[in-house]
Amino acid sequence: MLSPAATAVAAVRATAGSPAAVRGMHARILKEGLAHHPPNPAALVSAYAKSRLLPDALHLFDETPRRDIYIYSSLLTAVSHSASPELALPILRCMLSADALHPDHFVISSVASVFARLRSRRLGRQLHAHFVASPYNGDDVVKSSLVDMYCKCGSPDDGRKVFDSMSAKNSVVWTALVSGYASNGRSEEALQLFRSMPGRNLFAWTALISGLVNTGESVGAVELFVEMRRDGVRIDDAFVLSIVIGASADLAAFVLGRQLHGSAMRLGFLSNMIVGNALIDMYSKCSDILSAREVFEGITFRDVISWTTMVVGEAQHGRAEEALALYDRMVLAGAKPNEVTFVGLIYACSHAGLVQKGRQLFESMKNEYGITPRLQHYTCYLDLLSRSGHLLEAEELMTTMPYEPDEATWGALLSACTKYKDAEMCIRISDKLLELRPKDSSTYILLSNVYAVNGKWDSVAKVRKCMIGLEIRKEPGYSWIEAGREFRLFHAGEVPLDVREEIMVFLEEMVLEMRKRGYVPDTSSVMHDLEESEKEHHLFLHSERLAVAFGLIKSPPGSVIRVVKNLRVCVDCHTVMKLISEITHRKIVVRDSSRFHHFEGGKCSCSEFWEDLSSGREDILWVVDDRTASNMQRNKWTMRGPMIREGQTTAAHMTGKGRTQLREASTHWAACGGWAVVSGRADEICSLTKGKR
DNA sequence: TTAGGGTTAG
Repeated sequence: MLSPAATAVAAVRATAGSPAAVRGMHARILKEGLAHHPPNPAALVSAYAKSRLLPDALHLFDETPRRDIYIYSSLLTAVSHSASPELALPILRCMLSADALHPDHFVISSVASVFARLRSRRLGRQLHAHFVASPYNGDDVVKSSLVDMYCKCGSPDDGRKVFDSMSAKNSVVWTALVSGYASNGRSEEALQLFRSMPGRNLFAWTALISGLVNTGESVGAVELFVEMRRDGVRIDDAFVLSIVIGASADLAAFVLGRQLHGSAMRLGFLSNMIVGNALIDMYSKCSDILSAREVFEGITFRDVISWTTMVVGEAQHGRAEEALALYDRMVLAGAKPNEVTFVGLIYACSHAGLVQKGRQLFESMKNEYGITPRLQHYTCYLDLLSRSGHLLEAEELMTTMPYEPDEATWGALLSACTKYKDAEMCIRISDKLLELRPKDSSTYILLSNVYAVNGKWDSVAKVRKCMIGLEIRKEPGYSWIEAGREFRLFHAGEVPLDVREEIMVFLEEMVLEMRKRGYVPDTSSVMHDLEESEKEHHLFLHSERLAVAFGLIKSPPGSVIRVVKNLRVCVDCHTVMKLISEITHRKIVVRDSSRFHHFEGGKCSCSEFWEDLSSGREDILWVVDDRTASNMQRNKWTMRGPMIREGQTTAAHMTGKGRTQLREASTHWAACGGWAVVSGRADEICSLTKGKR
């Protein structure tokens, strides 16, 4: 026979997860006079927390006169899972001083998860020291929470030491360490550990795949997912699906994304809200905004992320009216917008020139919703003002806002000065920015571009010199396209040998046809002091053109061409895409580093509200072979232009003799599937290595 | 009577 208190605890436990049931049970226990009778307070705190009623749990804790280790343990666990893990610190202080209780193994493991959430290695180490000196120092559950804590704080090696000290290791601690290596970018070790793990379950697969996606190894993550399916691992929950759908969004892998949509349907997870949200984002990032919308409309329960994902998607696709109409629906539906929603909304206004609406939203975010604007909001708003020609107002906002402007903020203002041909303001801001000696490499690219547009080649040289001195490198431009089951990656200036003939013939035909329609190359985005014909050649081989040409040659007639590019599209490519869509009667969608461009019948969805100098434009990558490199040294050719990531590829155009040979050699070498690295300063070539792509 | 691992938006 159970005691009345134990009966009450069992009843309380049974209510967990249902707010009404917990409250009812609390009332009943109060009536029976058992409210302060241990272990009821601890059980109620747990039940409240499991019903997502942390304030009620905290209130109950405050009301409880005699607090034992159980109620502390329950509350600390609740807080460690909540949105505010930092609340654990005062509770812990109270436990140690006011109630003079010693933390037991339950408390230590909960506190370890709090420090993991807070990413505080310093506090975590203190806790670890305390644990070692405590009577519980052999407890494996505490050890597994310490492994996780070290991994989340960026020290998987420390986690490994604790892991190795364990006598018996269960799947929880294996998973924690696999996840730790993977999410700290140590994929080799993660895989090795995973392969040696006994009894790999869905949790471990999910942890590994998630870690890889979070460190940018989406391709590897997808491969593992395929292996997992082949191994026949049962998918009992939606975690892994939403992660892999997210990976296909990152990769803009449309075919894969659609297959995953099918898998989600077959496995019965289509009604899962998180899977639905991931699908909306995937379709949007794969350039198919209409399918994104279809998934959105089919979702039964929508949270703020569902609404925001859709708003942001519409905004990035240049569909400002749809984004704003969604916002109205969202408010009517009673969903509360957050700071991300407003980023999307102001962005939408900015790219449609809706100054009044944007101003109103910026104010309502602060006044109606009490959201303090972040730098990102100021940048979006400033972008809106400056794009629409309110340059002085934008400059004033920049000086009065409570943040230091970053590269994106300067970029927004400088692009607008360029657009409105306010050279004086442009140079004034640039000179000021150069004086500040920015740390971010992209700021130097921005400055260089601005000076180049204004023909100030001496300042361009000065910026380039700064960059070389600081070993700042520019990211190389590339584009990719999905062709059947494979991806095809194109670098600027490099035409793969197997399709070279077809692509070159196609592009030359296009140029002839475009010229008939009045096309004149706009070389303003080639940021080097080159001859005009040389600049045109740079443009001709920009990576998105190669990718689009490849797509048009290889895809079935009438299908949509979807290309992804890592940098921004340049002015001339933008014009060319419009013309190609008109000439070939095909839809072309280009996702660049900031937004989507839908080209159809000679027009683009962005309505020309897109220009931005900040991300840097594409440059031709010069890759050279051994013979050319020694020629370069012998003839003392000098290199100019931006340099690419250290130790990988040095891109530049050449001056002096032999440019043509160099171009031939580089194209040849690239076509063989290799890459070459030239390392050295701008004025001297030091060494060369080469490798396979 | 209280503890440890994996999801979606900028």
